[in-house]
Amino acid sequence: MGRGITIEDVARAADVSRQTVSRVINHSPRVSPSAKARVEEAIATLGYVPSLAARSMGGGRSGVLLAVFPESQTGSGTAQELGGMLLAGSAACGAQGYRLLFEPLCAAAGDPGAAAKLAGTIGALQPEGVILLPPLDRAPELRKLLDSRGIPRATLPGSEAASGNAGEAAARRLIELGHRQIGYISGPGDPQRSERWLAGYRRALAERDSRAHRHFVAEDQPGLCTALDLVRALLVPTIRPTAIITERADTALAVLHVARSLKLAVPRDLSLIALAEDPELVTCDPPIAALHRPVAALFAGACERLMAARKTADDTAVSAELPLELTLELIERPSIARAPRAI
Amino acid sequence: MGRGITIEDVARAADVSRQTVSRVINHSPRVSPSAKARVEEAIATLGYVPSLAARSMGGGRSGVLLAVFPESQTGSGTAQELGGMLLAGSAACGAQGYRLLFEPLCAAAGDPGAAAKLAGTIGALQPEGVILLPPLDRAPELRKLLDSRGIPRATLPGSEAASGNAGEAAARRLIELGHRQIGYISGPGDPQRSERWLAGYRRALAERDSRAHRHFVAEDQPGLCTALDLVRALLVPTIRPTAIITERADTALAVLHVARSLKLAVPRDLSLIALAEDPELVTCDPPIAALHRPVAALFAGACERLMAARKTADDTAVSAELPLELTLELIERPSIARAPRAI
DNA sequence: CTGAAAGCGCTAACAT
DNA sequence: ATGTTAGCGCTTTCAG
Repeated sequence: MGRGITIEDVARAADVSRQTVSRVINHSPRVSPSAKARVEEAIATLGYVPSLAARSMGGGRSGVLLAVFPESQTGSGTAQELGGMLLAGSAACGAQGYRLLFEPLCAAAGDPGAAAKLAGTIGALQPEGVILLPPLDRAPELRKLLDSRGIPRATLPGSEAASGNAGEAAARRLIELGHRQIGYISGPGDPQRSERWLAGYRRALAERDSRAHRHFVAEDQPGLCTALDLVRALLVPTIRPTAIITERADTALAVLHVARSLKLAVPRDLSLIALAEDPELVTCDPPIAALHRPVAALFAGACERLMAARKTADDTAVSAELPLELTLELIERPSIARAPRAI
Repeated sequence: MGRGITIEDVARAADVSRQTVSRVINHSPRVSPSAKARVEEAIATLGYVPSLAARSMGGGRSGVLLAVFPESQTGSGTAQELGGMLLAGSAACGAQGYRLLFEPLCAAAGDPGAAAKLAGTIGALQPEGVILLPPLDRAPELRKLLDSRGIPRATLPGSEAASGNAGEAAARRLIELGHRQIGYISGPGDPQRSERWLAGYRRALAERDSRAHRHFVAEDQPGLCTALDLVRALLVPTIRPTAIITERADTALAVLHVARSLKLAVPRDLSLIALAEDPELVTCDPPIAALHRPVAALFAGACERLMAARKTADDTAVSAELPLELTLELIERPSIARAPRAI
């Protein structure tokens, strides 16, 4: 295997010209069935794979999607989300013969050289589409740059809108079930997001009951261990919350354990809902409800929209805001129930 | 900005030939200082970035590193590790002007078309180096393929050797501190790795005390909640472990809480060590010791070795097995201490 | 429906 | 130390 096999080899094997081969691999309709069949067989037997470099140089499509993410974000939750997107996105792209490349971009709020760096990257890569991961999707400079270059761009649906406020959604649901004393336990992770969700929770509560439940709220993102102490302190007194919202799945799991050790039955005495989904939430007893933002799936969806955009006309603006249900799903499980009549 | 600016533009602006520009951007020593300066300025003002496609087609280096990972691996821990590697690897590569691309490969033990698919990918991408992520590093076919193509490859140090057995290392350390009753709580995640670590723990114990502590071991990867019930059952009886190893960081955190609620002081009455590192382990009280395999850092290191390999001679075999201390580090923290004299 | 020609941006190999 | 020549593998013209 000297230097990889080229379109020329395939052409020779199928006894056609390079163009015909090119047409076949690009699914052009103007190819005779017989020629097409011969070419496809030659491709299969030779194990031919078109060179991305040559393809993108010839002016054709590069077959590459670019996802840019803020580089500074070293939060522990971030790595997991990134990994999830990588997994889901690669699968989606691979299915259509595309490649997905993740590139960090300086996260600074303003954009000193961020736009310039992006320009360099797209110059070097010629991606067919770019996904701006939050909070990069809020940078107008980057969006403008992409638009001016005619490169389709996408963002995670609902990332800007308040629609993505899990704290608010969870609180609303619990209020709907008659709960008035609702605890909220944040967790270490993205502080900004935590802040937004907490604000959403407060908003939902304020609509029904002006009294802020400040004693039921963990303000400063406690660690798991601290959070548990806090929950214990919350649950022991006679006046205690009838429901608890936790940002992290593991916190919810641990709260369940604490409740059990205090002889509080879930959901009879205490409803529990997590703001992140996790397989473990299903296997515990009782399974815990979760409010899930399926980032990975949304990301894969963004990839698919981008790939589709190329096939259709050159719509450089791919945004398609999805409805709330799709971008934030409430997974009902036995851990939540109507509030008890009296405490 | 019509079609991106090319080497030609730079050459014209600097009043030299394309070749000279090429030499400058490739750090060839045979360029006069004055020409070099002019070219560099032109590059800066024009914002020129060489096209990867053209570069890799011209026969030069593609500036791309490829990391292949098993696609099926949907474990929750995996996404986090992948994300960490992506973060660390991208940073390392970006610093040297390289790009890093992650590609999934069918994970099946044998390799039906895996090798073929890899061949296709390297044909399309012409990567300058490939990193085989476990368990792909064990596939001889893939290694052979890369070697025959003369593409430098790397794997995560210590992934094959027993050196990476965190369970064994933790157990040894605790035994060294005089502990004989040691509990082990596995957690959901990679079942194979869990199995290996558990075996290592048993091995270490067997060397000192033939009695298998089967009652102190969680065999079947319990969820966090189940694990806590188990720990409680473990710690209440008079005959109880004086030390506990947990695979996951959050489990350790929760165990700490359980111990506290049982009035057991850590580390006086119970030593605690986690087999995964996490920022929270530092902030809790007392901080919990951890046995950490710095995958992300190791991955970044692999990237760097690959990039260096190109600069040096064409050593296609980049393996450099690192010493144990580097690939598996014991982070001592107050949660472990000598075993109490008598229970 | 198919083929021939030209060129994408860059780098090796020779020249000079 | 620098310029010139010839492709790399593919796709887009434009002719048959």
